[in-house]
Amino acid sequence: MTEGVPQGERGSAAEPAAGGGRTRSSDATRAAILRAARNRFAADGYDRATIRAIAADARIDPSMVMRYYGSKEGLFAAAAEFDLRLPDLSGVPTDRLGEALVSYFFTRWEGDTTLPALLRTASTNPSGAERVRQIFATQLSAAVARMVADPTEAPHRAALIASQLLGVALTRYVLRLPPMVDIPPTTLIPWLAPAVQRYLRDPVPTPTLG
Amino acid sequence: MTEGVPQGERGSAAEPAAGGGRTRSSDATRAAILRAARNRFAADGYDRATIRAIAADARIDPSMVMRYYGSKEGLFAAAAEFDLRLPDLSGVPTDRLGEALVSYFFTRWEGDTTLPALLRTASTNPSGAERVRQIFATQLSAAVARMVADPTEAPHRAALIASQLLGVALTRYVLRLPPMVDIPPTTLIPWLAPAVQRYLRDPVPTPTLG
DNA sequence: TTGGGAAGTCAACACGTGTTGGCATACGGT
DNA sequence: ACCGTATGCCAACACGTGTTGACTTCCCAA
Repeated sequence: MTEGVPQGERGSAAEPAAGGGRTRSSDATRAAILRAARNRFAADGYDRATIRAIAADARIDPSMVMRYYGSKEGLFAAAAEFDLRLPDLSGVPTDRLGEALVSYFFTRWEGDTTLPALLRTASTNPSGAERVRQIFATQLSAAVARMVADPTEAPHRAALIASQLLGVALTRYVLRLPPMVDIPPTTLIPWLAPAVQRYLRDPVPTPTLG
Repeated sequence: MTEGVPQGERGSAAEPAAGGGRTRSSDATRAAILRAARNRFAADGYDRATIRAIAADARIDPSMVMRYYGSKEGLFAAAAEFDLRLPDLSGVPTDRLGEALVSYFFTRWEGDTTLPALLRTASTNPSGAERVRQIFATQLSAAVARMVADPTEAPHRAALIASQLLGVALTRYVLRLPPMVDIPPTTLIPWLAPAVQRYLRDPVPTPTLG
């Protein structure tokens, strides 16, 4: 599942020579395919992003995609391989963690199409959804555990944070709701930060009756 | 676009007699198709939901779907035709609007698959996304305008509310993040209500520098 | 100079899709 | 009893998909 390479032992011992001629190096082609795949998956989602289109963007034959990544699923697995790259927020005062998280969210994702790509795919493709759940559990939930008072509550609180932040990603990057698209991050941050801050640090409220 | 019926003038003047035999009434079939379509679109999204599968669910031939709804797009248009059915909240004290909105959200959508259907489709299909934008503008934004102090700010504030509420819909109904799925609405409501309340009624915060 | 292997191309396959038109069947008014 | 018509089914179409295998071209090491 991780190693989907049928042939071509990576790295041919000699220097790649950064081909500018007719045949480029294997790694350059792989990278070109990956870049095209990320863009197409981001723009169209898993089903509508065709291997032919991706190959055309990478100026390569569709069969090369198969040779390098085995299958469309394998290509997606490679394209959606990503880190939230959550920074170390241990130096941030606890009452400003929400703001730090929200403003990091925008610096990380404005201009990067990987998140919408993942969201578009996960909405339709079961293995895409599973991937989101993994990222949530291993990355966000783990990071949140370091910011909350009681680590037991981390998944719970991380889910609430995800609901707000993925909601922003959905409305701003995927659905492109006009108001959400037009508001600049600097305006959005002070709106969103208190919500995230509360999910992070406020005491658990008492459930409503009935 | 709205009237996609090729033939069969709705309503045959006589009573339909609720056919239990071999041929059911036209309206019953239409309804069966629509119900199956909603479920399939909800479960699979626009692309993966095939007309053949929908027809099979409705125990009908695929060609009937075409006759009644013209095309797959037409079928989706009919299936995604929905009201948020936002209630009149004019009797609710202004400091409890957030809670009212959030608890209504759950009573409206728990057990109804139309929202995830729309979200799944809108993530991939441009006309699905357009539909969401319409619903946002004509229904949510309009309702929010009646709840805020300055109606000028309604789209702005409605977008923030949408980001939180659609984020919940996404994580709970579409991605099915385990913690989000497990938490009961009665616990979720007091978590989410303050955020929505703030988006609704709090003064506009000052943007962050830089 | 020559051979091996990697990089890339081409044409085709098997399949599933939306969509279409023709054909059978049962209903309801006369 | 009859016939028009609505209801439904069947077979097929044109097309786009992921995927495969054989073929050509180029580079690099003996």
